[in-house]
Amino acid sequence: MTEPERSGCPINLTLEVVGDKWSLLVIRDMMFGNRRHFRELLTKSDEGISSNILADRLKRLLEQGIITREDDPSHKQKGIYSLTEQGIELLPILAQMSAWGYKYLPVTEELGIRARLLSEGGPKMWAEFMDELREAHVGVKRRKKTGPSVGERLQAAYQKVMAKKASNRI
Amino acid sequence: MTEPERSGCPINLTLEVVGDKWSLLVIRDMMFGNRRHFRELLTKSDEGISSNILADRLKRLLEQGIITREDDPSHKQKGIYSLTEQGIELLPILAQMSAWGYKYLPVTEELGIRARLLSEGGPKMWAEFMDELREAHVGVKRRKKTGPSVGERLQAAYQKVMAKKASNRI
DNA sequence: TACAACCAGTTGCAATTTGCAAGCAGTCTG
DNA sequence: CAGACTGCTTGCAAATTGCAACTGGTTGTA
Repeated sequence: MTEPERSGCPINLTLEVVGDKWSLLVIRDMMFGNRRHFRELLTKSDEGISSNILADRLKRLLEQGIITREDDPSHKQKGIYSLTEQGIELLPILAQMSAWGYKYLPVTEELGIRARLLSEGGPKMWAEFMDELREAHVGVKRRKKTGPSVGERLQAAYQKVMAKKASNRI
Repeated sequence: MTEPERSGCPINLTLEVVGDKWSLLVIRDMMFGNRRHFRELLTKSDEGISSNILADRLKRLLEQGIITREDDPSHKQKGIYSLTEQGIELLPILAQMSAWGYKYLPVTEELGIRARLLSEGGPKMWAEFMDELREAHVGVKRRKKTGPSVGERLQAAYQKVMAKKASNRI
């Protein structure tokens, strides 16, 4: 069950936990896409993860303490997945990956806009977003709430680009 | 040759380039361990990469423009691998992974010390280290050189912990 | 109360990727 | 000229991935 670690290097250990092609995408969707149910993660992902892989990754992330699962009171079969503090703190890794990909890889416009805002916002914006995630996932109330949240701002920017694209296509 | 991308999301694209269990470890060894030759990367890595995997990863990193390869003038068969600017800018991702692993995973003392220093040093220290890497890999001279370099400081801290461990074992 | 749609997964199987060990041709060293 | 060293390559078994179909249950609707 517990496979032996290759080394005690922090980078290696992190890679052993989230160093595959899907785990961080699942976490990304939970963070930026508000996906909390199995079906949402399965069908609303841009990359099209298959159900067995998703089930396996969720199980591993659960075992690692990166997410939790609880029953949805509104539906007996639904489970709600939440990020733990440990999971929320993966955000800086995702933010850095996002910035690097935005700079060097062929990112589409609509998916790049979030990367740009997040990069321009810097660690301060990340911290604010992590506070919002703590509120949504761990139930920790945050203090100051002035203006739209980071999540809302990212979403609004994405919608705006999508709307522009749609109008161009007509 | 060019496999189709799953999506134009920057995080996904980054994961398609370095989102496997070995690529970032190779880059880590080039950055923090001064490994520049095939054999060095093969034998001096804590995790024990096998030669076919290493050859494949180096090839892919070359194709992606993250590293370059040139002949070693001192030995006709030796190649020297260098990080490109694009490769050097992976450092913040490694630094964040290092910090996360240090915080949440069972990191050994001697391998954790670098993580701690790098985390405490923050983005400013990362930028300084990246400048040192630019000098060593891309040949860009850096300006101010006051005191020991970040690379030297990390190495010295590591040696110190190792020395302590050795003396304890006697 | 029947029925379709939806829920979280599981199962079977083929294709790909990984990991180990051995091997290889050329190069340098004593 | 022998032996060690160079950057890889090859063969093969084991593990992982990905697709598609399927399961057993729940929920909303007529």
